[in-house]
Amino acid sequence: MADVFHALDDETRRIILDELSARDGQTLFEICSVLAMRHQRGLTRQAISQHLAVLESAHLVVTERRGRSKFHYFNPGPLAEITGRWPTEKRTE
Amino acid sequence: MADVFHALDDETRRIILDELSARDGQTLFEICSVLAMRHQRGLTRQAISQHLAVLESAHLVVTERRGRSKFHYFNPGPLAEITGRWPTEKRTE
DNA sequence: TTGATAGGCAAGCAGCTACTTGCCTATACT
DNA sequence: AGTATAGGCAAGTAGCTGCTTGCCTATCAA
Repeated sequence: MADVFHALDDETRRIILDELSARDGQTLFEICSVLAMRHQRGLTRQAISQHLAVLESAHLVVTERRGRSKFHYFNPGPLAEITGRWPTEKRTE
Repeated sequence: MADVFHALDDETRRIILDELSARDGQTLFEICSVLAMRHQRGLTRQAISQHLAVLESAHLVVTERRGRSKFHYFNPGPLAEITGRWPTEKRTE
């Protein structure tokens, strides 16, 4: 649960989730180019790989390996845990 | 928006939100004792004050000053922004 | 088999963060 | 006035984080 909050505390990782939820199954190099082209985030491939590892260990991203490629999928499951922790409406006292 | 995610990326701050959402209007010293007694978190008053400042700048906590006391209230508003950013259900492709 | 492509591992570094310690201000009580 | 209470400000420190650089492995195509 702490992993989920930590994974979300980074704008690059949030953008990655945006892009994956818009188009699932992207590969590392695709994500690199999308971040560079569409979001002016010229990061190293390793940097983005580490971000993906953080997202994956938080189970916000699930991967599937085929050949030499690794496809990344957005997994909204863990988001449910964090949205249910606090009331979203003002409590009636 | 980034402030909200950052504020939530700390277990002590999450516990403070838990306690405020359970009982609104607590003062700094009350929060200190609750954290120490109920959560075995023996932090300094200043440490907790800094946590409250982070929560307040993220607008997750709203304060009201009366005399020499400062009362803290849980404000669920910003949580709505973050829950709406990504789909909570698996996309139908 | 050779070379190009997709990705992984690990060390190093700068900047940030949580926490502490020490001192200061303001309100309330006697 | 004097004292206790509730809180604020600021500097210092240890540990973590994001990013880079350099090198290595595995798959595919010629």
